[in-house]
Amino acid sequence: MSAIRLLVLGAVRQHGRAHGYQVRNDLEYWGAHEWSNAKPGSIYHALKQLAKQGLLHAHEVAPSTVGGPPRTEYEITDQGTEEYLRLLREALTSYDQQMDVKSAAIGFIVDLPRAEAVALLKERTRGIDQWRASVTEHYIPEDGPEQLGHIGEIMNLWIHTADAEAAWTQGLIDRIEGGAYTFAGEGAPFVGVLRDDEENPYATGERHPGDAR
Amino acid sequence: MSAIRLLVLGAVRQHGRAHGYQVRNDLEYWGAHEWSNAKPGSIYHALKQLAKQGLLHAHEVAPSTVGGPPRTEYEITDQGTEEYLRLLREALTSYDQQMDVKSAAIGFIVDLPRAEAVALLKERTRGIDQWRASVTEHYIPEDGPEQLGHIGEIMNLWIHTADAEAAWTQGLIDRIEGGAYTFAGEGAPFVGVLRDDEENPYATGERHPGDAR
DNA sequence: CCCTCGCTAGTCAAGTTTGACTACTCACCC
DNA sequence: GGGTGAGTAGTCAAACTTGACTAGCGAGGG
Repeated sequence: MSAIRLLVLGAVRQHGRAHGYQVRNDLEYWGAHEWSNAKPGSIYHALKQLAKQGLLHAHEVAPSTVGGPPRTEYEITDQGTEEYLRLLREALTSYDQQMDVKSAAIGFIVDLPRAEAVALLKERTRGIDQWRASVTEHYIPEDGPEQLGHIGEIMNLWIHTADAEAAWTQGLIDRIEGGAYTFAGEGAPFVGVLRDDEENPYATGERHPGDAR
Repeated sequence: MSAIRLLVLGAVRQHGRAHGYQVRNDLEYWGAHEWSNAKPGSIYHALKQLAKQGLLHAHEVAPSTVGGPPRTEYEITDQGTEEYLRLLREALTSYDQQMDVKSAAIGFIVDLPRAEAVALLKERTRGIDQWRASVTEHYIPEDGPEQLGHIGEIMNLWIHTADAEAAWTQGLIDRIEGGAYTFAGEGAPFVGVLRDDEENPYATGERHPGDAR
């Protein structure tokens, strides 16, 4: 699962009605250009694709008010909202170890009711446990792990990663169950979009050491 | 950086001379179909691309001896070996959090001299530290982390992940410095390819719970 | 007044990835 | 003696991603 559809659907949904550049700007505001493959080309492509599939509705709009080419505004459809929630649930549940998907999922987690978020995360820990078990079972040859040589280190990495993620997931579950944050249906939501007149403090284009490429 | 070029170059190199299906089979033997995007199409595409770029040399070969379409055999060129080592070094050094690249890099790490492997991994830990520092610095607003709301959990995830990886990397460094495994120039290397007449114990096509998709 | 710079908004070609599909042979069963 | 199932080897179109490019407007300097 690629993160871009989730990100774009989520961005359009939060905005209510947005054109490509706004989505692009929101994603940059969230730092998504650093931890996901949300490049301009991908964003515009995703918007068109989602519109073609009926998940977004495209309004043809007159030339921009502030210079630049004419722009298309998008709104999420009912079908799109469904797909958005489906993607979000899947991203939270499944252990697929891609940073961008996980980050996006956390960013949107408060769009779900608190109880469901917790349930999905618990499901996630179960998935991690299963994966861990299947790795240790499946890849240890009968004649002892020494047969694997340095290849055993790959297994070791997986186990290590799985454990770290299980621990982190459990911590998040605890915090959410402890009452942290504001979830769907609990009053004024946290809003993470830029208004039209607001400058983007993170849109510096500056890179940090170790950024994913 | 995508893992596929590294995997394909490494596979061809270990084989000496290999056709696409052999590479595909080796990768499956290594479990790469489960933790990387090494699907048939990608493998054949990579082979052609690498050949076009002079990193592999393509031998046109007569129709297969055992049925199936005619096959092309590939050998790695000097340039290809250089690129292979460059990719391997980069994969070991840079903290780019993609499982497939990391796993591939560990699989091939013994192609480097022991001292260099350690040096690269130490460089990696430095990179992780820097990334960690830049995350904590850059994303904590002046008015306290509470302003971030649940978005702070994304940062938390990154920190957690970075710490886990630093710990794992340090463990690996310790084991290598402690004399584990057999590196380049230290005698009979560990061989991870299938001979032509050998069956592949992992080519069952069976999936495990939690597999990355 | 003109020229460049930066911002807005988006397009495009080239490259990559995906998943389904083809075509051929051999072994085996009935 | 024919069918069929498994294995061998690879192709292909469609989708996606990437990075570079375009084109219009306003601000500011000289």
